[in-house]
Order: sequence, then C-alpha cells, then structure tokens
Amino acid sequence: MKAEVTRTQDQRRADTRARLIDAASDLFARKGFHAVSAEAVSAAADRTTGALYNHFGGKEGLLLALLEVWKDQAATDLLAGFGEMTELDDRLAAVYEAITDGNRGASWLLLEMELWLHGARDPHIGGPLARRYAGIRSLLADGLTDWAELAGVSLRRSPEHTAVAVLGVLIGCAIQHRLDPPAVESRAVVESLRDLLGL
Amino acid sequence: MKAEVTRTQDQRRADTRARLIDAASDLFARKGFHAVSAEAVSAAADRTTGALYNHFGGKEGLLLALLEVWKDQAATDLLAGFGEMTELDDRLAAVYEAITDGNRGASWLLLEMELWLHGARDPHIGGPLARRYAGIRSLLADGLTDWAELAGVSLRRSPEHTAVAVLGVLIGCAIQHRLDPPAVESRAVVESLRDLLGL
DNA sequence: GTCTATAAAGGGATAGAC
DNA sequence: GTCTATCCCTTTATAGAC
Repeated sequence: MKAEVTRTQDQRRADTRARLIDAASDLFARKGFHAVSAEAVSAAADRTTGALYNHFGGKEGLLLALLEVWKDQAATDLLAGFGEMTELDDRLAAVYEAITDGNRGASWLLLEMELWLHGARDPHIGGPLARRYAGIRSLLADGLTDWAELAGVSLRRSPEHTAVAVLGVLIGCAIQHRLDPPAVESRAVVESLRDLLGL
Repeated sequence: MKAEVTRTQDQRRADTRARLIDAASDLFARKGFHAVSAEAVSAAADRTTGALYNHFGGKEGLLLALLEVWKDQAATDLLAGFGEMTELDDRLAAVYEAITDGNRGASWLLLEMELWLHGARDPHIGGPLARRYAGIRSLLADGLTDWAELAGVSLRRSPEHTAVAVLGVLIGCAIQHRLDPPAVESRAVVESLRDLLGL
C-alpha cells in the first residue's frame, strides 16, 4: 500500500515539475526570463506559485532546472537530423533548418540565446551551459570524424576545431536569419559549411 | 543673446541625452534590459527619472534611442580593424578580437545579443536592427570585394553570401568563446574564415 | 504537495515645483 | 529642462489552510 501511494505522489510531483519546466521553456523563450513572472509560469502550467516555490525555490531555480533538462535533450535533438540523411548536403541542411524553421526552431534559438545571455552574466548558469556546448561540439566532432572516414575525405583541421566553426556558422547564420530571413539563404549556409569541411 | 542661451540649453540637453544613453549601454549590457530600472540608469548618468522620461518617454524609448546610436557607430567600429592591416590574417584576427577581447569586446557582444533578443521578439526593435545587420554585411561585402580584387583572388560565392557566412562565424564563435574561451582558439577561427574566402 | 491569501519590496510613470 | 515626491501596480516570497 505505502509503496503505491508513494509512487502516485511521486508521479504527481514529477508531473508538476515537468509541467512547470515546460511552461517555463515556452514563456522564457517567447518573452524572456525577466519579463515573465513566477505567477505567469505557474498559471501556464495550471499550478500556483506555491508549487513553483516548493519545487524550485524560486524563478532562478526554475531557470537552472530548465537548463539541466535542456542540456541533455536539445543537444541530441539538434543533431538528430544529422544521422538520418545520407547525402552530406541534406545532413547539413537538416541541422540548419532545425534551428531556423517553424515555431520549434524559432523558439529553440530564442531560448538558446536567452540562456546564453544569462550564462554570460552569471557563472551559475554559465558553467552548465559551457558544458552543454562542449557536449554538442563533441557529438558534432564525432559525427564529422565518422563521416570523413566513410566519405574518404580528410578534414582541413582537427575535428574539434571544425566543430567549433560549424557550430559557429550555424548559430551565427540563424541569428541573422531570424531578423532578416531572405538575407540568409539556406543554400548559401550549406555551401559555407561545405567550405569548412574542405570540399 | 537668445541664440547663445538656446545653444547652451541645447548643449545641456544633448549632454543629458548622451549621458543617459551611455549609462544605458553599460547597464543593459552588463545586467540586461529588464533587470535594470529606469532609476538605476538615471542615477548612473547623474540624472533623475524625470529627465529620462522627458527625453525618451520611458525605458523602452531609451532602448530604441540606444539602438539608433549603436546602429551607426558599432558597425564601423567593428570593421575599423579590417582596413588598418595589410595581411589578410591580421585583418580577420583584428575583427574577431574586437568582439572577444577585453571589456570592450565583451560588453559589445552582450549588448549586441541583448538587442538581438529584443529585436527577435519586438518588430519595433527588429526592423532597425535588421537594417543594422544589413549595413554591416554591406560594408563587409564591399571590403571583401576590394580585397579580392587587390589580392587577385576570386571569392567562392557572391560577396553578399560570403559576408553572411563571415559574420556568422564571427558571431557564432564569439558566442562560444564567451562561455569557454580555451575551446575557441583565435587561430582556428581565422583559418575557418580563410576557408570561407576560398584560400 | 498544492492552494489561497497576504506581506513586503520594487519598479514604472506622473504631477508640480523650481 | 530637470528634480522631488508620490501614486499605483506588479512581483517575489512566505505563512497557514486543506
């Protein structure tokens, strides 16, 4: 009996936690951390501020928890498209479009930059965030190494340096794209990425 | 007499305006727009909120005015190093270091991203900001065209597309650099930029 | 564990004095 | 034109009920 009750309570708790983090992702991305009140997040999650404070101790704690979830999830999300295609151009285009296309990509980029801005100002956020970027680059470097071997191509620089540049182009072009979509053609971005790989 | 009095008043007014914008640049970059109160900006400028409201109508107006100043100034600032060097590597390195090095570069990047985030959410900011980026790219494209002609090199893509990619790498690498400096070596960035130019 | 109610603080904006 | 004083609203955080 006790085990069952406990499990149910745990589930409820986990559900509330997930709801709050989910609502926070959405609102922080759309309006920004400081522009969103703890109450607004709670309401969007169909809970109250009491629950938020019980779980995270405050808005700041919620942001930190959000980052931890984001850290594990989004890195693989971003690179999911990379493994699914066969042609290199398709792979590169898939990754770029994951950042720029539709609502999903748009809010991804917004939340990414929102977190970056907080990380750049506050080491508590910056530390985990830096590890997150290192993780993405590591996955990317591995993917590039595998690809280079299979394709019989040698990278122009170390996989790590190449990953920095590739990620840089992706982020930097997505940033420009968001303000002025026609100015940043997808094809041009893919061609630039090819340059970095030495093709 | 009247002319002199008017000029003095105009000077006072211009001085207050400049002080407020200056203080706002600094504080918005360091702490973020929403985290800074109108009173904090006024105090840092040795003025009061009354003056701020008289000049800009509010905090939002101050942000907009800041963007207009930023728009004209920072674009040329950024590319100033580009024209001063003779070697291409030095030129590229100078531009990258202008974004990453020291306090000046650090706060440049922070304010840039702060403005971008507002621009991505609010068309009132996004419009002018998009024009600002277009202006930077245009200057960059011209510089690259001139350079290619002088150096007897032909760019791999149109100057416009090349400028998008170059600016993308610069911003994208600077973003990574800020969180984790050792992970983004200046030399690797310069070499990546060379790739994009077709060298 | 979550909600309701509320205390305490801070911020944006304005009116009127100078 | 700028400052002082102040109003009103929003927000954070907590205390106690269920």
